[in-house]
Amino acid sequence: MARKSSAVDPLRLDNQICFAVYSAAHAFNRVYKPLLDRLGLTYPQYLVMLVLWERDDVPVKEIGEKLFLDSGTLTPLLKRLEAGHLVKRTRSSEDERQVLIALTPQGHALKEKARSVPQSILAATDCSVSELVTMKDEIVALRDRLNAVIGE
Amino acid sequence: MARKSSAVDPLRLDNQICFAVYSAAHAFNRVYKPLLDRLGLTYPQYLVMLVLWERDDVPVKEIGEKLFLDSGTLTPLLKRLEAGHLVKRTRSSEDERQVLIALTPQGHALKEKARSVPQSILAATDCSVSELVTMKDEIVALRDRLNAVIGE
DNA sequence: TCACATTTAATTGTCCGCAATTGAATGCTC
DNA sequence: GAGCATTCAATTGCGGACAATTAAATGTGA
Repeated sequence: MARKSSAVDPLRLDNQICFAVYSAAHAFNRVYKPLLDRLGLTYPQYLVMLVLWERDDVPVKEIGEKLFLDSGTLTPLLKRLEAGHLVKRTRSSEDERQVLIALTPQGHALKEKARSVPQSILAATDCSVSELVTMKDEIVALRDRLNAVIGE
Repeated sequence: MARKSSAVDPLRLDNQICFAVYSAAHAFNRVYKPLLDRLGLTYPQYLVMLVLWERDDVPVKEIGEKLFLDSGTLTPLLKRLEAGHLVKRTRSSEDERQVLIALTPQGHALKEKARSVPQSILAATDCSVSELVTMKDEIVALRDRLNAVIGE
């Protein structure tokens, strides 16, 4: 009788898509790090800046929804961005519960320095753009199914 | 003249595979959390246990290589597992620089309680096994290319 | 209008993740 | 075998991530 093949053992590390995703996220982080160091940003801070470069003057809540992060993560992160003079935090006058995040001139200007980042990342992946777009779409679909399960 | 299409703007959040991976990793974490709470483990702790269930009595270094984590992460994590009586940490007698991690009987026993986890995760992904295997292999290949760039 | 629920950020505490440093053990070279 | 580099784990410090709680502002219904 053959022992159970390791190729289908569901408890094996190598067989777990979650570990693949988890370790790929860390690998990306390590590739981004030297590029983002030049901008004075961490990766999560870079994500917040991407949101703001698309649309300025947004409440914390909206940033959280786009990045799937809560105020426990965002509040201190935004305070660090404010300390670095990249954003300004002001309470909304219409709804005093909200804090609106706006780019400073330096925050806006940083976008130009960031333009070369995606290109460098693309090179590091050693993939074609179309391959990456396909993978990205699959991963996003998977993520959305997982998030749907959580919400239920 | 049409303005630049957002579908190809490389600084758009939606177009970045890294954000897809990053947010998928968090989504996985949130799905795992209630399952792992029943085992008294966090996700990184669960990964360490997966390594040990495959092979016991391993040096910290080897765990780190398999999980792409360093001692700054593993040392405190392993101390918490030891405090939970799941592993024992002992300095190797052959090479006193190494700390060997061995499962306790409780650590071994926990494997049985963990067997149902991959099944639950599979259900949450709402994917076929073959789809997941394909995606996993693609993501691992991407991760390995990224790690190769870092090492260079 | 007054109680009550809801929304929103902020706070606190715990656990990762990693860079940088330290210190002990080992290996290597002359 | 003495000096020197390397290896390995531990430590420190900083920045996420998130659960749980708090507190203020807003909305709602009797």
